[in-house]
Amino acid sequence: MIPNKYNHEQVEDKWYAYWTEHGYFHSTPNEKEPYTIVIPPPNVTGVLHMGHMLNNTIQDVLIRRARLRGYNACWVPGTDHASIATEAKVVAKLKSEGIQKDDLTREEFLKHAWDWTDTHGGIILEQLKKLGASCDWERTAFTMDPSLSEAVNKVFVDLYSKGLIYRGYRMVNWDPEAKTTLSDEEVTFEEKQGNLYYIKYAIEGADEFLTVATTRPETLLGDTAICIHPNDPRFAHLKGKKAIVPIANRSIPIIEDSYVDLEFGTGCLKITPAHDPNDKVIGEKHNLEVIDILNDDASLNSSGLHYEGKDRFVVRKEIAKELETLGALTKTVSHLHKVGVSERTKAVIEPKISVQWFLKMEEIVKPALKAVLEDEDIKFYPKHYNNTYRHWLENIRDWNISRQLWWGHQIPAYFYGEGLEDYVVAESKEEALVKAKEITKNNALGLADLTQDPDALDTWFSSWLWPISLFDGIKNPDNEEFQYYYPTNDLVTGPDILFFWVARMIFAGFEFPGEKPFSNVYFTGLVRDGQRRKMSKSLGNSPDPIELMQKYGADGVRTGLLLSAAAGNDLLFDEELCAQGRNFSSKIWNAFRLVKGWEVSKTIEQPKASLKAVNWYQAKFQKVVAEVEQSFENYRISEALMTLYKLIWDDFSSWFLEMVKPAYQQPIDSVTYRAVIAALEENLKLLHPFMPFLTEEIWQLIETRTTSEALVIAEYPKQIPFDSQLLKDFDFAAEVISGIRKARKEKNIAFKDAIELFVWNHEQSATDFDDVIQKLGNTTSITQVKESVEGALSFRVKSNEYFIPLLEAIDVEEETAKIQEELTYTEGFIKSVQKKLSNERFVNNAPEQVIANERKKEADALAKIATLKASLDAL
RNA sequence: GGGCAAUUAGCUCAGUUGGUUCAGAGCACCUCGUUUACACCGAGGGGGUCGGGGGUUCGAAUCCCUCAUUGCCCACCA
Repeated sequence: MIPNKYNHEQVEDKWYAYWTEHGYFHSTPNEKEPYTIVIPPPNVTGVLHMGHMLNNTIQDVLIRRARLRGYNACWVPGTDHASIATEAKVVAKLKSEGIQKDDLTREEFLKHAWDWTDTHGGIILEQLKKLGASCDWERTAFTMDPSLSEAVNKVFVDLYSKGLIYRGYRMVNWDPEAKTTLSDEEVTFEEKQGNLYYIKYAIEGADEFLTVATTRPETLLGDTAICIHPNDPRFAHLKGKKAIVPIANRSIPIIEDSYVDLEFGTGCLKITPAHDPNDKVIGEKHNLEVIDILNDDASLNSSGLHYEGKDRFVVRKEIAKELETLGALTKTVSHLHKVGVSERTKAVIEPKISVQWFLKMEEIVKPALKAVLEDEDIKFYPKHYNNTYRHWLENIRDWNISRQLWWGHQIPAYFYGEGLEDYVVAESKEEALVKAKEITKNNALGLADLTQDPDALDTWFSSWLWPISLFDGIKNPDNEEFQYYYPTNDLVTGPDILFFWVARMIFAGFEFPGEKPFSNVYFTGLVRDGQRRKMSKSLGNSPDPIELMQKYGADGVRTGLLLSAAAGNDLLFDEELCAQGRNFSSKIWNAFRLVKGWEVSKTIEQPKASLKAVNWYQAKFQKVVAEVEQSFENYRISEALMTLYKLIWDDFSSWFLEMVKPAYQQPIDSVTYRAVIAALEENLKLLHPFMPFLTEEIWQLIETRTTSEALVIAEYPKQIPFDSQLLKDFDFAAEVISGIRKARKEKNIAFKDAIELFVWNHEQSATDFDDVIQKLGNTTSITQVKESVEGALSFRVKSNEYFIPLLEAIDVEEETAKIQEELTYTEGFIKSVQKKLSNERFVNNAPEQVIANERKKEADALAKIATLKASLDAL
């Protein structure tokens, strides 16, 4: 009735449905202590990849363990609207249908976007269910849900009224592909091979030239000065003169600024305030004209003269050619430099001056710095991310929060006039009208006179509120849920969004509720392939998580991922790991089948070996409970799993079950049986957070459970003290058993052939486990002796000697050689110990304990040497 | 250019304040095995001068210096 093979496919779906049906994942505030995790919301239209698998497996392990340990566990799932990424997808989709975004009104476009979201959204959450994620699905949220959107508005208005949000004419990062600005964090730098072009500018009124070096010759059309260093003797005679921009034939001043690096290029610099952040600074300092030569799509505008309408990179080539024709290009040198590109679209970023919304960072950062670095109120795992965090916070610049996108939260600023400053900021248009009337003192003003700022907010301006707004903590901070669940406990995420998200959530936590959003942050590593390459769609090196789970079971994949995933370390994914996870599932399944197959007898007495085995396993189990506890405290999840893997595979299956296993077709006594079942159940509880499906299946098969019972909500094993001497005695016995097995193997003695065993117990070691030795070594007897047994095979554990008499004559030479080898090794060992002990400085300086240990080693070794010598003599 | 991390068995990694069981684990590998849970298995076994060099110490994988390699983060030299 119990199948020979574990069928994960049926089992997993069955139990997931059962769990959700009975509401085991649902949490509401109660008298218990809460344990809360908020999911890092994946992009609403995203699909599950291996990174999500790792990340969510870890979260599920933490939340399931907390649930078992009696906390009110709440894992809130949800998705992020991912402004720029989703808008790009929708734009691309429309384009494929022959529709241009520009041809649509905002409303029309948003309808398409919502359709897209409704069709593709939430797939990823369904996939997470396959993984076993025990989220409270009744709480599923979306960053553009009405309540969360209202929170965004409220926060914007609040920060604006505090003077922390301002609108400014600044140089920002422009993505010409997405046609929006980006924050500094959304720009990544790529090393690219470019050219350094040396261009001659004629000096006005002199038969002379000045040469500048530039990587971007096309920007010369926007040049408004040439800059030299005030102390540069090479150019001293040009001070106050003017230069002529080639092609444009404009006359521009030669200015002096110590910003110029005398060593680099030609030692003088062309200044294009509209297209370079440094140039802008210099331009402002020297009051230079700003000539913007680019359109929003990075083609040249009318200032680009005959290049108007052409793309910047096309113009770069063509202008170089024209300069060459004009004799103005003196040379072109290949030049390796870093180019800023859009994280999303990969388009080369254009520095652009425009009016944008910014959030002041200077003050907001302070409590966040303190909480992590001084108070350790928030802890990072691994800890070294503290450094990265500090560095970023200490050098932070104001956050550009406006995006020229439609998909997202529209900025709650309303214009009532044409002027740059003719606006009010309010949570609704109605409130805006009230404010606008106050300011303008114009009571005739109506809603129709107000125009909302068309820009949307940076995605992260909503997700930074996630742990707060999920519980309605912005609008209604005194509500029961927020008071109960906030601050959350653990955050599990990748280090790639440390700045984007983690740090900003901390800012928001201290700025709004005035309390940290979470206590611990666990940074996972990146999932890479066997060649250390990032897993990516374009490389095609990422396995399909759903297929993997079909093949190895969700439990198998979870185990495989976790076995080699230390916090912060990249994970080199290998399908072999999942196979190992699946093998582990099978192993447990088979152990269960063995136990379940036993016939139980109430009449037979418990064998001594079984009693000993039960006591030993209980002690071993308790030791592991303590170890696992320790591992979790340090967020060493991989280590915790490995500890359990060894407990169940080696200690439980290979040792314990073998010790208590009844003879073929014999029943087992009921006392032992009950102990084995209890041990199995306790094992399942420890393992459940890692392998939820398999453990629930077995737990439910052990006996009929009521519907109010399930392993998912069982009670986790408590830590109780254990007898460590018992564990030591067992280890000794295990060594003896290994010795017997080794001897059997060397002499080709089959296990079914019983042997006799004699022991010369020099160690005075405990004989408690003799029954176990007899059973697992298949010995007819164990007899204590006070001399060597002649003509017997021998082996030693510590200084104890064990003899196995053979029917045939033993090979004296072989035995002698074996013992001689052990003797040589032990003598070498004792030499080093004695050398240490005869060193006066060691004896004088080392702590007593260390010296005592060395003396113990010496004594043990001497005893062993005596034994070995006696054996040699006997031979 | 600055900072951080890593370098230990074929592979992936532990090794917490320098000293017991400090040279470990899992996987892989080798040998044997169709014993009545499991070959997705069992039993047994081999394998590392702890990246190089120097130093501190009675004692260093562990602390210090230095070099090398790799990865990550930050930085507007045209």
